[in-house]
Amino acid sequence: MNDRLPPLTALRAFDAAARHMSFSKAAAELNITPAALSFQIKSLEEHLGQPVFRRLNRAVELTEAGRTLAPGTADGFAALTAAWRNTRRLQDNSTLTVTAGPAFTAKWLAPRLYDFAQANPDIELRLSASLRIMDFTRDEIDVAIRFGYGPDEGLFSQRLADEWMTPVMTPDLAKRVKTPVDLANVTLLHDDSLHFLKPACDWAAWFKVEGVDVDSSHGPRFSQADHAIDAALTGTGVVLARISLAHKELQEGRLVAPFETALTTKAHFRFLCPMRAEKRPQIKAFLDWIMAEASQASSFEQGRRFVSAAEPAE
Amino acid sequence: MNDRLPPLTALRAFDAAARHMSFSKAAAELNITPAALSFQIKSLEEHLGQPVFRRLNRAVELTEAGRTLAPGTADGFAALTAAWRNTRRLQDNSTLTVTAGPAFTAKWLAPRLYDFAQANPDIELRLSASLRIMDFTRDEIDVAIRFGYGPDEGLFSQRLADEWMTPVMTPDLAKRVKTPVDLANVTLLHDDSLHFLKPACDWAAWFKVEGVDVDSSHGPRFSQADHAIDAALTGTGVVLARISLAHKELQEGRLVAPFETALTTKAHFRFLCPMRAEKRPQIKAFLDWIMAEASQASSFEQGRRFVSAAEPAE
DNA sequence: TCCTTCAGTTAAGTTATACTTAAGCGAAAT
DNA sequence: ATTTCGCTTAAGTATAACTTAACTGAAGGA
Repeated sequence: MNDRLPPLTALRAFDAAARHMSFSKAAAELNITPAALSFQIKSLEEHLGQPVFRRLNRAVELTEAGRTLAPGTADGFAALTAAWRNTRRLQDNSTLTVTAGPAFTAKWLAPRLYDFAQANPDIELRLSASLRIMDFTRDEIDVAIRFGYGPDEGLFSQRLADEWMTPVMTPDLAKRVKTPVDLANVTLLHDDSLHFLKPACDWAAWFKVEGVDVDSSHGPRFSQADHAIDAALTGTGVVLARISLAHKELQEGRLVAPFETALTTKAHFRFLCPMRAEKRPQIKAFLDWIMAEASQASSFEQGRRFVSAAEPAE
Repeated sequence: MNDRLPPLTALRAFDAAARHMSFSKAAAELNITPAALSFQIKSLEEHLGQPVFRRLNRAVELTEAGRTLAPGTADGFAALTAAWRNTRRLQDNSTLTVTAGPAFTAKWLAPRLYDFAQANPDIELRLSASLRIMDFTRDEIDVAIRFGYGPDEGLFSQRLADEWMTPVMTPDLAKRVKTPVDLANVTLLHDDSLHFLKPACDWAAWFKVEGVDVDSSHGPRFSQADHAIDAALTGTGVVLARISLAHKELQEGRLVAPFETALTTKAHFRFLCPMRAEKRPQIKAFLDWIMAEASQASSFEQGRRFVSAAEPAE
């Protein structure tokens, strides 16, 4: 049996027709006339030896053969299109698409974006806030910032910053909170976005390393870290905040971190991009910039007592 | 940016050239002259705006853009080719490719194949013995016989037979084995291929439901069920055999199953094929035949005492 | 009922793509 | 020094892809 592919244009015509379930719409998509498309389908059916569409009065429907073929052509052309777009994007040195988690985007990237735009006026930065793991070969993403453990196989990976956590609140609220025990009398805000960390880095862990016995089970819970910090900004309560996300607010005095004790995490932020892409000019510029910003952000480490959360007893 | 695909023939030429890393070999594969292929690559590079190959003295190597594009085109054309072959195979009513586990192939299918060939002389049956889960959309498989639990989503699934197990041995050996306790004095053959079953259906489970205390830890272990039965056929020892696999040997008297107690399993054999494919003539013929064979195979159920293995204590 | 519209087909003719042949080129192999 | 190898280029050809225009058969509306 001759298993070589039929004319590719015929396959593409079939793919479009199967997606639209309409010859004329498919023809419009491909910028050809319905007549041409009709010929392509006919040619495909001759190569196959049987029809792929059943022609009805005012519509078409797939035959068994068509139903078998359609998912494969859809996959195939999707892969080709994705690869082509990604390759074309290589030479586009004017835009840079970065994906990061929603919290990091809101509390770290967004406040610093103006600086980057000033320093690189020729690069148009696009942010894609999502926790979804991106596939550089399929999605139109140049750079990903991810928080967690790694390793990142097959990717260029650069560690940006370790993360640590400490109680954070408005200066007003801080007047009433001088010792860890005082936290029992204020609202505790819970950031649930780090539940995947081991050991757990939550209020219970912090109180434990402080050696005080405070019930930490009450208070509102936030699935996104930035929302917890936003709540703290209103003076609602105290949040055990990730330093990277609270950094700007601390620097500008809207929040304070009065306690010496900080909980270290084993996770860290990493800069990820496809292998060798780190040399592309706009990616290099972004990496250099973000590394510089990240190293500056260590100013609040002074005077802290860093403790790692205890491993949970088995 | 114009993200529409370049001429597909150019993409295909690139794909072949990237796979072979040679223009002339790629041209040979596509049955065109090297000159034509050279033009296709050139055309692709014009559409892309940059070269995909770096021309060296007597060789070519991929540029960064080429390295980005190549995996995608390989995937894409592989998907198209697989879909096309599978669709072509639909109209081939002369062959039928069946995959089943090695044991079922050897001890169930193979001994019955002659019957099927007699009844369906126009169908050429191909067997592919493998435990790998087959993907009907990628592999050239029409029908799969699988042992386990299901469910089988998105597939046509027909339950063929429940499986049960009982001690099986040569008639000679059976003279020395009259009661379960006698099994302590013969070699126990262990079939490890069912370790995924819950509850476990091994010698320990069988002795437990028999209420006797025999050490079942000794004796040779086999990773494939048919090898354990082959060992029993030589008179080496006694195997706790799956009835479907031992059926032919029991029927023809080469093995006997003297004990009343049989261990039921919750798993069963299923016939699997793509949705709607069960109506294709040769698949229908095979399904009808195998269903008839499977229902005949219940002859050894008479006089058995069926017990399910106890759930393990938590 | 008749006319219109809609979706796809068919025929004839045109354009543009894909391909071949033949000659050329530079570097490596002999 | 000469040949060989792998790719390129130029010129010309075949054919695949496409368009325009006329056609079909059924559904929908007045």
